[in-house]
Amino acid sequence: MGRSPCCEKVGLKKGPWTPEEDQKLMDYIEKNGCGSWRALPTKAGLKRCGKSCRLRWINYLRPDIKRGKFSLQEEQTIIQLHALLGNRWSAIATHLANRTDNEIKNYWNTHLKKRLTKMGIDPNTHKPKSNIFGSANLSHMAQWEKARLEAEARLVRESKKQHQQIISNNNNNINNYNNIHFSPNNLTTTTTTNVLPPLQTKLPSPPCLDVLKAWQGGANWSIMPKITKDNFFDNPPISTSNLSLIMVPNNNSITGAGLIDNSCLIGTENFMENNINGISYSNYPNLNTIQGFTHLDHVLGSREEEDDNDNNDNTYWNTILKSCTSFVDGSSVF
DNA sequence: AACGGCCTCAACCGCTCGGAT
DNA sequence: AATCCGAGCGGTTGAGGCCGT
Repeated sequence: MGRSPCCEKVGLKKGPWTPEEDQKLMDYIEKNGCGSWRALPTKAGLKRCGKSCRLRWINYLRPDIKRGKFSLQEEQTIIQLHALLGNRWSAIATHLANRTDNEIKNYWNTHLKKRLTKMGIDPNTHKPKSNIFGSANLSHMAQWEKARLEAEARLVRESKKQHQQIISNNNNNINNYNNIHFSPNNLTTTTTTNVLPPLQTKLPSPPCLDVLKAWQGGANWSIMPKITKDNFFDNPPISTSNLSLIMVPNNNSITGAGLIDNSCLIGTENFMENNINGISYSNYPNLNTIQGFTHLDHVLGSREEEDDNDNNDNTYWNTILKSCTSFVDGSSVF
């Protein structure tokens, strides 16, 4: 059982890379592309393990890497994202163009962490050391972002499967390509199968579920007054971004929450149940439904237990929405 | 100039995850 | 189901540079 370390072989070099090694690696990737890192060193004539080659390429040699000083905007983005995501450097790096996770991690540890500490802000919690106000704000946003990341990961996996299926079914699917409908206007139509585009055609991108963009772009935060089978999918909330947040009252309390964009719905477990207010999701085969907000479920659950006052429910959610808005307008961190 | 402590960041290590067999 | 393997992630290390004395 277990696996041997990739650098166990005697004779493999470790430590700093020489310019000659860099050139060999770049030449090889330029000709053959990256991938199959384990086999790459032998083919490229390098006495390095594949892992070392991969890191060298990703963190240093890749041509699209942005190097040099971090801008103020980048610093602010890192701090805000760290407040949301914690030490998830790769997730943070996806929001900073051409910066590597390693670079961001190093910059956080050597600069930003210290700066926040000097400012009297706990770099782990992002709260002022003597003031806990605002913790709910970040906590809730972190839940949304966590759900988004979980959902995106699922969508990427689905997308990969789709691509593989596309390749294998390419010839059979050409005639069906135009039957794909991802528009919310088509949510009520029925399509018999998941129809896939031909290989030569531009593939559909996974739906964008970027909560951060939604906040920064001014998402439409909606509380559905009364959800019925007739009014929900036929009149989905309109948003300036691709994303809308939906709160679902049921029997005088909020029993679910969800995010919806053009083609995808993420919701709490009880939001996703087939029988809320009589909605049957099986009637909407083109809608990707994802259970994402498992953590928010706990929040909703605890609310119902400790408070059965309708007005307080509204106040509670209004507070959350205001917190999100104030975060967009001006972060409490700065 | 020499020394020692501190800082930076490229690179490594250990681990997890997902796909293939 | 068990195992192997490639890839990726986050934490840590240590060589080299910087700076104060």
